Amino acid sequence: MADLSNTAIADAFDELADLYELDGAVVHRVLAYRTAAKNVRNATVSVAELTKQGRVTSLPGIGKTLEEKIRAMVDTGTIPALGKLRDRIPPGLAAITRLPGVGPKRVRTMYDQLGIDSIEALREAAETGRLRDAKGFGPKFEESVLAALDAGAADRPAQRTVLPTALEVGEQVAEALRAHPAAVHVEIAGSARRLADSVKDLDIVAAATDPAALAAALADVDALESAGTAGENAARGRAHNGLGIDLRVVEPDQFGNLLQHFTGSARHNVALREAAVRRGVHISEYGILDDETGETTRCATEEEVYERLGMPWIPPELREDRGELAKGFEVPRLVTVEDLRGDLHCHTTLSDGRSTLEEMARAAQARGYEYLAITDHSATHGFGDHVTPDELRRQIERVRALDDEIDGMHLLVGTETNILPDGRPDYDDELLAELDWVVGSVHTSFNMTEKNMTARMVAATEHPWIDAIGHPTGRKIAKREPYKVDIDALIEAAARTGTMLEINGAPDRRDLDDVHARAAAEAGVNILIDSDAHGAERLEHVKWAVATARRAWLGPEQIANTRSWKAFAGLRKRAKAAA
DNA sequence: GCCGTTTTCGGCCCGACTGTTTTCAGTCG
Repeated sequence: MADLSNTAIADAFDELADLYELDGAVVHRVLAYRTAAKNVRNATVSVAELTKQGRVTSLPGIGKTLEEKIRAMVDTGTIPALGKLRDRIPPGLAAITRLPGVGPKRVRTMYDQLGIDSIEALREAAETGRLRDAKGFGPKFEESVLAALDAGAADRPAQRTVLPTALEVGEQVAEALRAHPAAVHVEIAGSARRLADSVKDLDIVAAATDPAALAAALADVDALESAGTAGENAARGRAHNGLGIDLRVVEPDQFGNLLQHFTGSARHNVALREAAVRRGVHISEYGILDDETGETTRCATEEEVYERLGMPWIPPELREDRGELAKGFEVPRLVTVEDLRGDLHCHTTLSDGRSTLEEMARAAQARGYEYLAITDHSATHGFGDHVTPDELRRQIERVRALDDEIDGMHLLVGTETNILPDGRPDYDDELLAELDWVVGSVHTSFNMTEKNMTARMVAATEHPWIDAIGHPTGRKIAKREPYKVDIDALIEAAARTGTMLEINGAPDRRDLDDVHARAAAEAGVNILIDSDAHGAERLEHVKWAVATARRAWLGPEQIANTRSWKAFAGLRKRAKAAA
């Protein structure tokens, strides 16, 4: 089993990149560390294990030097160069680079010439007018630093907006712009189009017969708190919830270039442009420049952009430079909402849901599902939403009775049992055995050590009646970090015990995330896509889990609940035990 | 620091904006 996580190695490389950058290393060396960190973080196998086997240089971006550094981490737990750099670079410098308009070069200059080594020292220097004494710095820079500090840019990380909120705002804006007479195409781009977990701001791109007129029209969109033009064919606005919006408009014959460019990701675009250079062309948001002829080709569609490079059109969800630009890449068949034949995690008014058992069942039937598992919270849940063993026994009767009434759909009686700190579920095995389906989730004692949390969750996978682990890392997007658990060990245990791992569709969970879901599926774990609906109308939240699954490159065959009821039923531990 | 349908050495993505420059470096997306 892996004793050193990919995350730990990636974190070390990212820190090395930051420190080398502040140390004035050539940018490409810094970039090499950042690339390596990303590739390690996204690797679907244990990088420590690869290193022990002497195969780690097969990972892109890992050469001899980085292999040595990983080996040092595996053997001694630390990298010597990291210690030396930490001694030489004051810890406060990295924080200063997070101010807008202040990067590593300027931080280095301020440190060397003025001895500024912290946010506090920077404020003092700016307020006393000393900052402009450094070479290449003037009063404007001093002003912008003070403005950034006063705006609190140093205190809080940039606010992120969860995907559904961003898309809702984006659709309103796009709809309004589409109604403009000059509009030809209006599309949401950026991380929202890639269906990422959250977005920093919203990119909208458009094609128009009169680009300047459409850009100016952003100011008239009701859904916005404020907006104004930003350059000739661009505009910038802010939604009422604070979400920033950038609009770019071009002529229709360049729309493909613009959409491709602003869909990103940044890493995908970098890799794409590198691949383009190898083919003798240069890509930008304006077109494709051919070295030979010196001519620029404009593309009206994204398909043309990729085709010009000899590549298939790549679904936006895959544009993260995780292998989609590799030679011989073929677009995988990605799972869709329509592939799902059942939902295995939802709540009713028995615990904290807002819809009744019958309402949930009818809504699932209306979605065309073959099966629905009712999984209310369990005996120790708290908030007055717990379900005692006796209540669960009565629920078994109610669900069975309703199942008899409903045609064409299997209604399963289940539970979302709390995984107690020692790894046991909070109902007796005897009662769990009477159910059709059991999800085990962690809802308490988040602050355990990684060792204990991992032992807790591995024990849950080993339980004979726990069929699946719900929201396996406990993260809340933009709100709460995942609890500390060795995800590789959990995946290994799930694969070994035949326990399914869930991609939870609650918009602020999407847990497992894309990287872990891909790793789990590649390890042979059956992945579940669930809504965790707390109301009938929220069964549609599976779409957010589907988005994550697609970002994980998953096809229908890797998702357990795309199977017919008969095939799915046989994947449950209780079916295997009975066989 | 990595890497090879230009290369084992010399490259390594593109363009806009800003402020400080008088030709460009740094930052950002």
